[in-house]
Amino acid sequence: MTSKVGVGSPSVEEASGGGNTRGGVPLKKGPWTKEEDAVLMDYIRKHGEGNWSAVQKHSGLARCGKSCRLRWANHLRPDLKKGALTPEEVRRINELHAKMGNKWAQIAAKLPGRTDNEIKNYWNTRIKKQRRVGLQIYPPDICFQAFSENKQNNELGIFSSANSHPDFLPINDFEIPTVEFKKLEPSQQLYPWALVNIAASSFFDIPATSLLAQALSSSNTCSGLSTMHPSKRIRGSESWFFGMTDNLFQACHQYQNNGSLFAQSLGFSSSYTHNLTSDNHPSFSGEIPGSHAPLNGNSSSSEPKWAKKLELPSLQIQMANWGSPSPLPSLESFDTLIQYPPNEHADSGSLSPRNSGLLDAVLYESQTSKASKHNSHQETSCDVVDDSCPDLQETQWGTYSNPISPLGHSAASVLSEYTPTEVHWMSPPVNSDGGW
DNA sequence: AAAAATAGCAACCGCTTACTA
DNA sequence: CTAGTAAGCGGTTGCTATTTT
Repeated sequence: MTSKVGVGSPSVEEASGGGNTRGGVPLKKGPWTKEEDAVLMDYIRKHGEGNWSAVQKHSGLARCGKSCRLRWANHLRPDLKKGALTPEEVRRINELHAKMGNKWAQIAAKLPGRTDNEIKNYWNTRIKKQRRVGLQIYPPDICFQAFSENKQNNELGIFSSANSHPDFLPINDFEIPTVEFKKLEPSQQLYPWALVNIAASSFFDIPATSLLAQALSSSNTCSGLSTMHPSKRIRGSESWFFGMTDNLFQACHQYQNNGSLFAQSLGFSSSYTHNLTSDNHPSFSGEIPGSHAPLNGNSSSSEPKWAKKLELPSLQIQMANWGSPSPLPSLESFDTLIQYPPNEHADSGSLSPRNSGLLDAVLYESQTSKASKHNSHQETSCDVVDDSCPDLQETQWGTYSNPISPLGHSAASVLSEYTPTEVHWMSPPVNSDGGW
């Protein structure tokens, strides 16, 4: 960064952009100069950290306390580790992010010498990069580890955001899938979650598989979401989507009592979904997904369960708003959005699992497995997937069909229901046990 | 070589939470 | 209990450097 101005230079006023002042002297904004750094360091050496408003008042800096704190925390602290992140740190970030989501401060606390801002910047940059090339964000081992831990936590009534985090699963540059439900009879209704998955993927560049995983990993997701506390605001253009999904949400209720079959309809194996739906949430009375507040037998069903702050990854927060009422377009409006790709897109030559998410992955797997059954799967293990081995990452898509992978069954199973020109969604299950 | 695109980073903004009077 | 204030946090923006066209 260039040092354009010194402390109290005329440019201070220029940089301030007006507004905030300190005793009539406009507070400076923009890059810090070496002089300012020196003043701040000197002040902190003498008076110690903290009391940032006092720093602003007494240090002579034309900077707000907030800015001083940030500068100190991110650049001047003596214990800061400079330089690029080490592979071990990257691995740790992967792991922690899989577990915590965007809790940058918490992640940074576990990485000595690194700041939340640094990690956040690294992650956002990386996400962007990974998305662009259509790679999964987390290495598969971390995916599965986090997923497994979350599953265990669910069983123990502990919430973890990992399996439902938007970055948890493969990332794709998600083109809006065009699915035309030519043969969708009135009785062959689409499962609302499928619509939600597809829609959300399309509109927010969120991988459908993430939403799918969320729906499936918390088998009572529908109901839980409907009672989510609207403590997090909806910002900007997202709000219309949540409104729109509200109708979907209501429609979802008709299926919420049998997540297992619903999951099967989306291609998850019965054994896996059994674990999710029966083992994890046998009585639908564990807890609201995403909430730290248990909904155990001691709790009254009518009592609000929001004693504790929800700490959800952004997507969960977003989805948590689905329950709030708002005007929205009807379900039918999705028909125009969700159209099956034209034949040229279904062409095996152009299909790649990297390009458009689960459905394409499904098609891709179908076609490749049919076309080249003799080809044995190359499964390469690569503990930390980084940019240096994009081909390996692409190859690893194949590992998602591994039976032990939480998503492994999805592709293969969906295939059996899926043909390139038609979408055959299973009819809504006859609800018998109300266990979802 | 110049222009455009992209990456990386620093800092700001607005919100929430904790604390205090 | 309430209002005001400070601090912390996460998302976003804007700038510079680098790479690509």
